[in-house]
Amino acid sequence: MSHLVRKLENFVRLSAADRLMLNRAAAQRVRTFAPRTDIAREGEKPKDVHLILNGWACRYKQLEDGRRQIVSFFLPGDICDLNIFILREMDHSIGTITPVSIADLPREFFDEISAGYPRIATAFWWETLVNAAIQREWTMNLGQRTASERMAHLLCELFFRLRLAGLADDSSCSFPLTQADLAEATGLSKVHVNRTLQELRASNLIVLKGKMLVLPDLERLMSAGLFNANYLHLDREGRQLDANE
Amino acid sequence: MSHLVRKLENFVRLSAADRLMLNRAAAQRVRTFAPRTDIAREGEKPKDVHLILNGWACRYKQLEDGRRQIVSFFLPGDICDLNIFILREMDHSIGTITPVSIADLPREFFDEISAGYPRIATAFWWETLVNAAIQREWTMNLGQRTASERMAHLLCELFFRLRLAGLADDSSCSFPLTQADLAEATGLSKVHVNRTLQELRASNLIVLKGKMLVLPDLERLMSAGLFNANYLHLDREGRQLDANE
DNA sequence: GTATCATGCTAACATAAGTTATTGAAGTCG
DNA sequence: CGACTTCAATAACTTATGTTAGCATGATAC
Repeated sequence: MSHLVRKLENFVRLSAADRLMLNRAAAQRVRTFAPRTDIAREGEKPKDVHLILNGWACRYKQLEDGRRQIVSFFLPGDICDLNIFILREMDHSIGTITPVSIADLPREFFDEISAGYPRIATAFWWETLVNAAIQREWTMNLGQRTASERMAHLLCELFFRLRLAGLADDSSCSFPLTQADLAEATGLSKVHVNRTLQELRASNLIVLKGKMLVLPDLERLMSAGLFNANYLHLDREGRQLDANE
Repeated sequence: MSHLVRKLENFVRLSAADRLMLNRAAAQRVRTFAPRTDIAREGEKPKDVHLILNGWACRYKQLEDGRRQIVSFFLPGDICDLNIFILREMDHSIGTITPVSIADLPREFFDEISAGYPRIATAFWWETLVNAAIQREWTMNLGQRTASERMAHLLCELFFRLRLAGLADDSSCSFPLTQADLAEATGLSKVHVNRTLQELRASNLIVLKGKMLVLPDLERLMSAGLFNANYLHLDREGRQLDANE
Protein backbone atom coordinates (compact mmCIF):
# COMPACT_ATOMS: atom_id res chain seq x y z
CA MET A 1 0.00 0.00 0.00
CA SER A 2 1.34 3.43 -0.85
CA HIS A 3 2.58 5.70 1.91
CA LEU A 4 0.00 8.29 0.96
CA VAL A 5 -2.94 5.91 1.25
CA ARG A 6 -1.56 4.50 4.45
CA LYS A 7 -1.26 7.94 5.95
CA LEU A 8 -4.64 9.24 4.83
CA GLU A 9 -6.38 6.14 6.10
CA ASN A 10 -5.32 7.13 9.58
CA PHE A 11 -7.83 9.88 9.25
CA VAL A 12 -10.50 8.94 6.71
CA ARG A 13 -11.75 5.51 5.71
CA LEU A 14 -11.22 5.30 1.96
CA SER A 15 -13.15 3.13 -0.47
CA ALA A 16 -11.53 0.77 -2.95
CA ALA A 17 -12.29 3.32 -5.67
CA ASP A 18 -10.62 6.05 -3.64
CA ARG A 19 -7.51 3.97 -3.21
CA LEU A 20 -7.44 3.09 -6.87
CA MET A 21 -7.73 6.74 -7.80
CA LEU A 22 -4.85 7.71 -5.54
CA ASN A 23 -2.63 4.87 -6.62
CA ARG A 24 -3.28 5.58 -10.26
CA ALA A 25 -2.35 9.23 -9.84
CA ALA A 26 0.79 8.21 -7.98
CA ALA A 27 1.90 6.00 -10.86
CA GLN A 28 1.68 8.60 -13.61
CA ARG A 29 4.16 11.37 -14.28
CA VAL A 30 6.81 10.04 -11.95
CA ARG A 31 10.18 11.77 -11.75
CA THR A 32 13.30 10.99 -9.78
CA PHE A 33 15.87 13.35 -8.32
CA ALA A 34 19.39 12.91 -7.03
CA PRO A 35 20.14 13.84 -3.41
CA ARG A 36 20.71 17.54 -2.73
CA THR A 37 19.00 18.84 -5.83
CA ASP A 38 16.05 21.18 -6.24
CA ILE A 39 12.62 19.96 -7.25
CA ALA A 40 11.27 23.51 -7.45
CA ARG A 41 12.74 26.94 -6.89
CA GLU A 42 11.55 30.14 -5.31
CA GLY A 43 10.33 32.55 -7.98
CA GLU A 44 9.17 29.87 -10.40
CA LYS A 45 5.58 29.55 -11.49
CA PRO A 46 4.14 26.49 -9.69
CA LYS A 47 2.68 24.05 -12.17
CA ASP A 48 1.89 20.79 -10.49
CA VAL A 49 1.41 19.56 -6.99
CA HIS A 50 4.16 17.17 -5.98
CA LEU A 51 3.52 13.93 -4.15
CA ILE A 52 6.57 12.41 -2.50
CA LEU A 53 6.68 8.71 -3.30
CA ASN A 54 10.07 7.85 -1.79
CA GLY A 55 12.90 9.62 -0.07
CA TRP A 56 13.19 12.72 2.08
CA ALA A 57 12.92 16.30 0.85
CA CYS A 58 12.51 19.68 2.45
CA ARG A 59 11.07 23.07 1.88
CA TYR A 60 13.55 25.87 2.45
CA LYS A 61 13.86 29.61 2.19
CA GLN A 62 16.98 31.62 1.76
CA LEU A 63 17.92 35.22 2.58
CA GLU A 64 19.94 37.37 0.20
CA ASP A 65 23.03 36.91 2.34
CA GLY A 66 22.81 33.14 2.16
CA ARG A 67 21.26 32.27 5.51
CA ARG A 68 19.04 29.29 4.89
CA GLN A 69 16.12 27.91 6.86
CA ILE A 70 14.50 24.57 6.32
CA VAL A 71 10.85 25.32 7.02
CA SER A 72 9.49 21.79 6.66
CA PHE A 73 10.42 18.26 5.85
CA PHE A 74 8.66 16.10 3.30
CA LEU A 75 8.48 12.39 3.95
CA PRO A 76 7.09 9.67 1.68
CA GLY A 77 3.35 10.13 1.33
CA ASP A 78 3.51 13.88 1.82
CA ILE A 79 1.94 16.27 -0.66
CA CYS A 80 3.81 19.48 -1.21
CA ASP A 81 1.22 22.24 -1.51
CA LEU A 82 -2.37 21.58 -2.41
CA ASN A 83 -3.71 24.04 -4.93
CA ILE A 84 -0.42 25.87 -5.11
CA PHE A 85 -1.00 26.47 -8.82
CA ILE A 86 -3.43 29.29 -8.08
CA LEU A 87 -0.43 31.37 -6.95
CA ARG A 88 1.80 33.32 -9.29
CA GLU A 89 5.14 32.19 -8.05
CA MET A 90 6.77 29.99 -5.45
CA ASP A 91 7.77 31.78 -2.26
CA HIS A 92 10.15 28.97 -1.27
CA SER A 93 12.19 26.19 -2.78
CA ILE A 94 11.84 22.45 -2.49
CA GLY A 95 15.00 20.38 -2.39
CA THR A 96 15.87 16.76 -1.89
CA ILE A 97 17.86 15.31 0.99
CA THR A 98 18.11 11.72 -0.27
CA PRO A 99 17.32 10.35 -3.72
CA VAL A 100 13.64 11.14 -4.19
CA SER A 101 10.89 10.03 -6.50
CA ILE A 102 7.79 12.13 -6.89
CA ALA A 103 4.57 12.06 -8.84
CA ASP A 104 3.36 15.33 -10.36
CA LEU A 105 -0.35 15.82 -9.79
CA PRO A 106 -1.93 18.14 -12.34
CA ARG A 107 -4.72 20.58 -11.73
CA GLU A 108 -7.21 18.24 -13.41
CA PHE A 109 -6.57 15.58 -10.81
CA PHE A 110 -7.86 17.90 -8.10
CA ASP A 111 -10.87 18.85 -10.20
CA GLU A 112 -11.74 15.17 -10.43
CA ILE A 113 -11.29 14.75 -6.69
CA SER A 114 -13.58 17.60 -5.77
CA ALA A 115 -16.17 16.47 -8.31
CA GLY A 116 -16.35 12.80 -7.41
CA TYR A 117 -14.23 11.75 -4.45
CA PRO A 118 -15.52 13.45 -1.32
CA ARG A 119 -13.58 11.22 1.08
CA ILE A 120 -10.31 12.01 -0.65
CA ALA A 121 -11.23 15.68 -0.64
CA THR A 122 -11.79 15.51 3.10
CA ALA A 123 -8.53 13.63 3.56
CA PHE A 124 -6.69 16.28 1.56
CA TRP A 125 -8.18 18.98 3.75
CA TRP A 126 -6.96 17.04 6.73
CA GLU A 127 -3.49 16.92 5.17
CA THR A 128 -3.59 20.68 4.57
CA LEU A 129 -4.74 21.44 8.10
CA VAL A 130 -2.16 19.16 9.67
CA ASN A 131 0.60 20.76 7.61
CA ALA A 132 -0.54 24.16 8.83
CA ALA A 133 -0.53 22.87 12.40
CA ILE A 134 2.98 21.49 11.96
CA GLN A 135 4.16 24.85 10.71
CA ARG A 136 2.65 26.55 13.74
CA GLU A 137 4.32 24.05 16.01
CA TRP A 138 7.65 24.84 14.36
CA THR A 139 7.02 28.50 15.14
CA MET A 140 6.50 27.51 18.76
CA ASN A 141 9.57 25.31 18.61
CA LEU A 142 11.85 28.05 17.34
CA GLY A 143 10.34 30.76 19.47
CA GLN A 144 10.12 29.11 22.87
CA ARG A 145 11.99 25.86 23.20
CA THR A 146 15.64 25.64 24.22
CA ALA A 147 18.12 23.91 21.93
CA SER A 148 17.72 20.45 23.43
CA GLU A 149 13.96 20.68 23.81
CA ARG A 150 13.78 21.80 20.23
CA MET A 151 15.89 18.95 18.96
CA ALA A 152 13.98 16.38 21.00
CA HIS A 153 10.74 17.80 19.70
CA LEU A 154 11.84 17.63 16.08
CA LEU A 155 12.98 14.04 16.44
CA CYS A 156 9.66 13.07 18.01
CA GLU A 157 7.73 14.75 15.24
CA LEU A 158 9.66 13.05 12.47
CA PHE A 159 9.34 9.70 14.20
CA PHE A 160 5.58 10.05 14.59
CA ARG A 161 5.16 11.12 10.99
CA LEU A 162 7.30 8.28 9.68
CA ARG A 163 5.32 5.81 11.73
CA LEU A 164 2.09 7.18 10.31
CA ALA A 165 3.31 6.44 6.80
CA GLY A 166 4.50 2.97 7.80
CA LEU A 167 8.19 3.88 7.78
CA ALA A 168 9.25 3.29 11.36
CA ASP A 169 9.11 0.34 13.65
CA ASP A 170 8.51 0.44 17.40
CA SER A 171 11.52 2.45 18.33
CA SER A 172 13.69 3.18 15.32
CA CYS A 173 13.68 4.61 11.86
CA SER A 174 16.00 5.42 9.05
CA PHE A 175 17.28 8.95 9.44
CA PRO A 176 19.19 10.54 6.57
CA LEU A 177 19.52 14.09 7.92
CA THR A 178 23.01 15.45 8.54
CA GLN A 179 23.79 17.68 11.48
CA ALA A 180 23.94 20.56 9.02
CA ASP A 181 20.35 19.78 7.97
CA LEU A 182 19.27 19.70 11.58
CA ALA A 183 20.98 23.04 12.10
CA GLU A 184 19.08 24.62 9.23
CA ALA A 185 15.81 23.21 10.48
CA THR A 186 16.21 24.20 14.12
CA GLY A 187 17.83 27.58 13.59
CA LEU A 188 20.88 26.47 15.61
CA SER A 189 24.50 26.44 14.52
CA LYS A 190 26.04 23.16 13.42
CA VAL A 191 28.31 23.14 16.45
CA HIS A 192 25.43 23.60 18.80
CA VAL A 193 23.44 20.88 17.08
CA ASN A 194 26.36 18.58 17.74
CA ARG A 195 26.50 19.57 21.42
CA THR A 196 22.75 19.10 21.69
CA LEU A 197 22.83 15.64 20.16
CA GLN A 198 25.65 14.67 22.52
CA GLU A 199 23.49 15.79 25.37
CA LEU A 200 20.53 13.72 24.22
CA ARG A 201 22.85 10.74 23.74
CA ALA A 202 24.31 11.19 27.20
CA SER A 203 20.79 11.07 28.65
CA ASN A 204 20.13 7.86 26.72
CA LEU A 205 17.29 9.50 24.86
CA ILE A 206 18.62 8.78 21.39
CA VAL A 207 21.03 6.55 19.53
CA LEU A 208 21.92 8.21 16.26
CA LYS A 209 24.54 6.68 14.07
CA GLY A 210 25.01 5.96 10.40
CA LYS A 211 21.67 7.23 9.12
CA MET A 212 19.73 5.27 11.70
CA LEU A 213 17.88 6.72 14.64
CA VAL A 214 16.87 4.66 17.67
CA LEU A 215 14.63 6.07 20.37
CA PRO A 216 15.02 3.76 23.37
CA ASP A 217 12.46 5.61 25.46
CA LEU A 218 10.01 7.60 23.38
CA GLU A 219 8.03 8.72 26.41
CA ARG A 220 11.08 10.33 27.97
CA LEU A 221 12.13 11.94 24.70
CA MET A 222 8.64 13.35 24.33
CA SER A 223 8.73 14.90 27.73
CA ALA A 224 12.26 16.22 27.14
CA GLY A 225 10.89 17.97 24.06
CA LEU A 226 7.60 19.02 25.65
CA PHE A 227 6.09 17.10 22.78
CA ASN A 228 2.32 16.84 22.62
CA ALA A 229 1.14 15.00 19.52
CA ASN A 230 -2.23 16.73 19.46
CA TYR A 231 -1.17 18.99 16.60
CA LEU A 232 -0.70 15.99 14.31
CA HIS A 233 -4.41 15.21 14.69
CA LEU A 234 -3.86 11.47 14.60
CA ASP A 235 -7.40 10.53 15.28
CA ARG A 236 -10.38 9.46 13.35
CA GLU A 237 -14.04 9.37 14.33
CA GLY A 238 -14.52 7.07 17.31
CA ARG A 239 -10.89 6.33 17.85
CA GLN A 240 -7.88 7.68 19.71
CA LEU A 241 -4.27 6.76 19.03
CA ASP A 242 -1.88 6.35 21.88
CA ALA A 243 1.86 6.68 21.65
CA ASN A 244 2.29 3.07 20.56
CA GLU A 245 -0.37 2.43 18.02
CA MET B 1 -16.86 47.71 1.92
CA SER B 2 -15.94 45.03 4.41
CA HIS B 3 -12.29 44.35 5.15
CA LEU B 4 -12.70 40.78 3.95
CA VAL B 5 -14.07 41.77 0.56
CA ARG B 6 -11.48 44.48 0.20
CA LYS B 7 -8.71 42.03 0.94
CA LEU B 8 -9.97 39.23 -1.28
CA GLU B 9 -10.49 41.60 -4.19
CA ASN B 10 -6.76 42.15 -4.22
CA PHE B 11 -6.54 38.66 -5.55
CA VAL B 12 -9.80 37.69 -7.26
CA ARG B 13 -12.35 39.88 -8.98
CA LEU B 14 -15.64 39.21 -7.20
CA SER B 15 -19.11 39.63 -8.65
CA ALA B 16 -21.87 41.61 -6.99
CA ALA B 17 -23.44 38.30 -5.95
CA ASP B 18 -20.14 37.18 -4.44
CA ARG B 19 -19.87 40.36 -2.42
CA LEU B 20 -23.46 40.09 -1.29
CA MET B 21 -22.90 36.53 -0.16
CA LEU B 22 -19.82 37.50 1.85
CA ASN B 23 -21.41 40.55 3.40
CA ARG B 24 -24.50 38.62 4.34
CA ALA B 25 -22.45 35.92 6.06
CA ALA B 26 -20.47 38.59 7.88
CA ALA B 27 -23.63 40.14 9.26
CA GLN B 28 -25.09 37.00 10.82
CA ARG B 29 -23.99 35.39 14.04
CA VAL B 30 -21.84 38.27 15.17
CA ARG B 31 -20.20 38.17 18.57
CA THR B 32 -18.03 40.67 20.40
CA PHE B 33 -15.18 40.05 22.83
CA ALA B 34 -13.39 42.22 25.34
CA PRO B 35 -9.64 42.76 24.96
CA ARG B 36 -7.42 39.96 26.29
CA THR B 37 -10.05 37.25 26.27
CA ASP B 38 -10.18 33.92 24.49
CA ILE B 39 -12.36 33.31 21.46
CA ALA B 40 -11.43 29.62 21.36
CA ARG B 41 -9.21 27.40 23.45
CA GLU B 42 -6.79 24.58 22.73
CA GLY B 43 -8.49 21.24 23.31
CA GLU B 44 -11.98 22.40 22.40
CA LYS B 45 -13.92 20.94 19.52
CA PRO B 46 -13.87 23.53 16.72
CA LYS B 47 -17.40 24.38 15.62
CA ASP B 48 -17.39 27.36 13.37
CA VAL B 49 -14.90 29.26 11.32
CA HIS B 50 -14.32 32.73 12.69
CA LEU B 51 -14.14 35.81 10.55
CA ILE B 52 -12.58 38.83 12.21
CA LEU B 53 -14.75 41.87 11.54
CA ASN B 54 -12.97 44.40 13.74
CA GLY B 55 -10.06 44.51 16.14
CA TRP B 56 -6.85 42.53 16.49
CA ALA B 57 -6.56 38.95 17.73
CA CYS B 58 -3.89 36.30 17.75
CA ARG B 59 -3.38 32.60 17.66
CA TYR B 60 -1.18 31.34 20.45
CA LYS B 61 0.17 28.14 21.89
CA GLN B 62 1.31 27.51 25.41
CA LEU B 63 3.70 25.01 26.97
CA GLU B 64 2.92 23.25 30.24
CA ASP B 65 5.36 25.50 32.08
CA GLY B 66 3.63 28.64 30.85
CA ARG B 67 5.90 29.74 28.02
CA ARG B 68 3.63 31.25 25.42
CA GLN B 69 4.15 31.85 21.73
CA ILE B 70 1.95 33.96 19.51
CA VAL B 71 2.02 32.05 16.24
CA SER B 72 -0.03 34.46 14.16
CA PHE B 73 -1.95 37.68 14.26
CA PHE B 74 -5.48 38.12 13.00
CA LEU B 75 -6.42 41.46 11.55
CA PRO B 76 -9.85 42.62 10.37
CA GLY B 77 -10.85 40.62 7.31
CA ASP B 78 -8.87 37.55 8.35
CA ILE B 79 -10.48 34.16 8.54
CA CYS B 80 -9.25 31.95 11.33
CA ASP B 81 -9.00 28.43 9.93
CA LEU B 82 -10.90 27.31 6.89
CA ASN B 83 -12.46 23.89 7.32
CA ILE B 84 -11.12 23.58 10.82
CA PHE B 85 -14.31 21.76 11.83
CA ILE B 86 -13.10 18.55 10.24
CA LEU B 87 -10.58 18.25 13.08
CA ARG B 88 -11.35 16.77 16.45
CA GLU B 89 -9.92 19.46 18.63
CA MET B 90 -8.10 22.76 18.50
CA ASP B 91 -4.32 22.53 18.75
CA HIS B 92 -4.01 26.20 19.69
CA SER B 93 -6.00 29.00 21.24
CA ILE B 94 -7.33 32.20 19.75
CA GLY B 95 -7.32 35.29 21.93
CA THR B 96 -8.13 38.93 21.47
CA ILE B 97 -5.69 41.82 21.77
CA THR B 98 -8.18 44.68 21.42
CA PRO B 99 -11.97 44.57 21.59
CA VAL B 100 -12.94 42.29 18.73
CA SER B 101 -16.06 41.48 16.81
CA ILE B 102 -16.29 38.30 14.80
CA ALA B 103 -18.82 36.51 12.63
CA ASP B 104 -19.12 32.75 13.06
CA LEU B 105 -19.30 31.01 9.72
CA PRO B 106 -21.00 27.62 9.91
CA ARG B 107 -20.14 24.56 7.88
CA GLU B 108 -23.15 25.12 5.63
CA PHE B 109 -21.75 28.44 4.50
CA PHE B 110 -18.73 26.68 3.03
CA ASP B 111 -20.90 24.05 1.41
CA GLU B 112 -22.78 26.84 -0.35
CA ILE B 113 -19.51 28.47 -1.42
CA SER B 114 -18.10 25.34 -2.97
CA ALA B 115 -21.41 24.56 -4.67
CA GLY B 116 -22.12 27.92 -6.22
CA TYR B 117 -19.42 30.54 -5.70
CA PRO B 118 -16.26 29.45 -7.49
CA ARG B 119 -14.56 32.83 -7.28
CA ILE B 120 -15.03 32.97 -3.54
CA ALA B 121 -13.76 29.40 -3.29
CA THR B 122 -10.63 30.40 -5.18
CA ALA B 123 -10.23 33.48 -3.01
CA PHE B 124 -10.53 31.33 0.09
CA TRP B 125 -7.84 29.01 -1.24
CA TRP B 126 -5.68 32.04 -1.80
CA GLU B 127 -6.30 33.09 1.81
CA THR B 128 -5.36 29.61 3.01
CA LEU B 129 -2.19 29.49 0.94
CA VAL B 130 -1.11 32.97 1.99
CA ASN B 131 -1.66 32.08 5.64
CA ALA B 132 0.52 29.02 5.17
CA ALA B 133 3.17 31.17 3.51
CA ILE B 134 3.06 33.65 6.37
CA GLN B 135 3.55 30.84 8.85
CA ARG B 136 6.58 29.64 6.89
CA GLU B 137 7.97 33.14 6.83
CA TRP B 138 7.60 33.29 10.61
CA THR B 139 9.61 30.08 10.83
CA MET B 140 12.30 31.77 8.78
CA ASN B 141 12.01 34.87 10.91
CA LEU B 142 12.50 33.04 14.18
CA GLY B 143 15.14 30.70 12.85
CA GLN B 144 17.44 33.01 10.95
CA ARG B 145 16.85 36.68 11.54
CA THR B 146 18.52 38.64 14.34
CA ALA B 147 16.38 40.47 16.86
CA SER B 148 16.23 43.76 14.99
CA GLU B 149 15.79 42.18 11.58
CA ARG B 150 13.01 40.08 13.05
CA MET B 151 11.22 43.04 14.56
CA ALA B 152 11.58 45.09 11.38
CA HIS B 153 10.23 42.18 9.40
CA LEU B 154 7.21 41.73 11.62
CA LEU B 155 6.36 45.42 11.47
CA CYS B 156 6.60 45.38 7.68
CA GLU B 157 4.36 42.35 7.46
CA LEU B 158 1.67 43.83 9.69
CA PHE B 159 1.80 47.10 7.82
CA PHE B 160 1.40 45.40 4.44
CA ARG B 161 -1.45 43.28 5.69
CA LEU B 162 -3.25 46.22 7.24
CA ARG B 163 -2.90 48.18 4.04
CA LEU B 164 -4.35 45.30 2.09
CA ALA B 165 -7.48 45.41 4.24
CA GLY B 166 -7.70 49.19 3.92
CA LEU B 167 -6.49 49.86 7.45
CA ALA B 168 -3.31 51.83 6.92
CA ASP B 169 -2.50 55.00 5.12
CA ASP B 170 0.71 55.76 3.26
CA SER B 171 3.05 55.47 6.17
CA SER B 172 1.19 54.84 9.39
CA CYS B 173 -1.31 52.60 11.03
CA SER B 174 -2.94 52.01 14.36
CA PHE B 175 -0.87 49.56 16.35
CA PRO B 176 -2.34 48.11 19.54
CA LEU B 177 0.36 45.53 20.38
CA THR B 178 2.25 45.94 23.62
CA GLN B 179 5.93 45.15 23.89
CA ALA B 180 4.94 41.98 25.74
CA ASP B 181 2.85 40.93 22.72
CA LEU B 182 5.78 41.62 20.42
CA ALA B 183 7.98 39.53 22.71
CA GLU B 184 5.62 36.58 22.54
CA ALA B 185 5.40 36.86 18.77
CA THR B 186 9.12 37.21 18.10
CA GLY B 187 10.40 34.76 20.69
CA LEU B 188 12.41 37.52 22.36
CA SER B 189 12.27 38.69 25.96
CA LYS B 190 10.33 41.85 26.78
CA VAL B 191 13.53 43.64 27.69
CA HIS B 192 15.14 42.75 24.43
CA VAL B 193 12.09 43.85 22.49
CA ASN B 194 12.43 47.21 24.16
CA ARG B 195 16.12 47.45 23.26
CA THR B 196 15.32 46.44 19.69
CA LEU B 197 12.59 49.04 19.31
CA GLN B 198 14.95 51.70 20.68
CA GLU B 199 17.44 50.68 18.06
CA LEU B 200 14.89 50.96 15.25
CA ARG B 201 13.81 54.33 16.63
CA ALA B 202 17.40 55.54 16.80
CA SER B 203 17.83 54.65 13.13
CA ASN B 204 14.67 56.63 12.30
CA LEU B 205 13.01 53.53 10.95
CA ILE B 206 9.95 53.69 13.17
CA VAL B 207 7.97 56.06 15.34
CA LEU B 208 5.94 54.03 17.78
CA LYS B 209 3.98 55.81 20.44
CA GLY B 210 0.55 55.56 21.96
CA LYS B 211 -0.84 52.73 19.86
CA MET B 212 0.22 54.39 16.66
CA LEU B 213 2.98 53.24 14.35
CA VAL B 214 4.60 55.49 11.78
CA LEU B 215 7.04 54.15 9.21
CA PRO B 216 8.86 57.19 7.81
CA ASP B 217 10.85 55.16 5.33
CA LEU B 218 9.25 51.84 4.48
CA GLU B 219 11.93 50.95 1.94
CA ARG B 220 14.66 51.21 4.54
CA LEU B 221 12.65 49.29 7.11
CA MET B 222 12.08 46.56 4.56
CA SER B 223 15.75 46.23 3.86
CA ALA B 224 16.57 46.30 7.57
CA GLY B 225 14.20 43.36 7.99
CA LEU B 226 15.27 41.60 4.80
CA PHE B 227 11.61 41.82 3.96
CA ASN B 228 10.48 40.51 0.59
CA ALA B 229 6.73 40.74 0.15
CA ASN B 230 6.58 37.87 -2.34
CA TYR B 231 5.19 35.50 0.30
CA LEU B 232 2.07 37.64 0.69
CA HIS B 233 1.23 36.95 -2.96
CA LEU B 234 -0.22 40.40 -3.51
CA ASP B 235 -0.84 40.00 -7.18
CA ARG B 236 -3.67 39.21 -9.43
CA GLU B 237 -3.75 38.19 -13.07
CA GLY B 238 -2.10 40.87 -15.19
CA ARG B 239 -1.08 43.10 -12.37
CA GLN B 240 1.80 43.63 -9.99
CA LEU B 241 1.65 45.64 -6.79
CA ASP B 242 4.58 47.77 -5.81
CA ALA B 243 5.42 48.93 -2.35
CA ASN B 244 3.15 51.94 -2.59
CA GLU B 245 -0.01 50.70 -4.19
C1' DG C 1 45.39 2.41 -2.62
C1' DT C 2 45.76 7.07 -2.12
C1' DA C 3 43.62 11.54 -2.58
C1' DT C 4 39.64 14.10 -1.71
C1' DC C 5 35.61 15.57 0.34
C1' DA C 6 31.74 15.53 3.37
C1' DT C 7 30.64 14.75 7.91
C1' DG C 8 31.14 14.55 12.82
C1' DC C 9 33.47 16.01 16.96
C1' DT C 10 35.75 19.14 20.28
C1' DA C 11 37.98 23.26 22.29
C1' DA C 12 38.49 28.15 23.19
C1' DC C 13 36.55 32.21 22.87
C1' DA C 14 32.95 35.94 21.54
C1' DT C 15 28.41 37.86 21.69
C1' DA C 16 23.47 38.23 21.33
C1' DA C 17 19.93 37.73 24.07
C1' DG C 18 17.88 36.47 28.73
C1' DT C 19 17.09 37.65 33.77
C1' DT C 20 16.11 40.34 37.65
C1' DA C 21 15.19 44.50 39.47
C1' DT C 22 13.91 49.43 39.80
C1' DT C 23 11.74 53.56 38.27
C1' DG C 24 8.54 56.64 36.01
C1' DA C 25 4.67 57.62 33.10
C1' DA C 26 0.19 56.75 31.64
C1' DG C 27 -4.19 54.88 32.08
C1' DT C 28 -8.22 53.16 34.82
C1' DC C 29 -11.25 52.52 38.64
C1' DG C 30 -13.53 53.47 42.84
C1' DC D 1 -8.91 62.88 43.28
C1' DG D 2 -5.95 59.45 44.88
C1' DA D 3 -4.91 54.32 44.55
C1' DC D 4 -3.80 50.75 41.44
C1' DT D 5 -2.30 48.61 37.65
C1' DT D 6 -0.22 48.21 33.23
C1' DC D 7 3.24 49.49 30.24
C1' DA D 8 7.71 51.29 28.88
C1' DA D 9 12.44 52.27 29.89
C1' DT D 10 16.99 51.28 31.64
C1' DA D 11 20.88 49.22 34.30
C1' DA D 12 23.74 45.37 35.86
C1' DC D 13 24.70 40.96 35.39
C1' DT D 14 24.23 35.98 33.58
C1' DT D 15 23.89 32.51 30.15
C1' DA D 16 22.76 30.14 26.01
C1' DT D 17 24.23 29.92 21.75
C1' DG D 18 27.34 31.41 17.86
C1' DT D 19 32.10 31.60 15.74
C1' DT D 20 36.42 30.08 14.31
C1' DA D 21 39.45 26.62 14.00
C1' DG D 22 41.49 22.20 13.94
C1' DC D 23 41.38 17.21 13.77
C1' DA D 24 39.47 12.47 12.98
C1' DT D 25 36.71 9.42 10.52
C1' DG D 26 34.59 7.32 6.79
C1' DA D 27 32.87 7.39 2.20
C1' DT D 28 33.70 8.19 -2.79
C1' DA D 29 36.46 8.80 -6.83
C1' DC D 30 40.35 8.11 -9.67
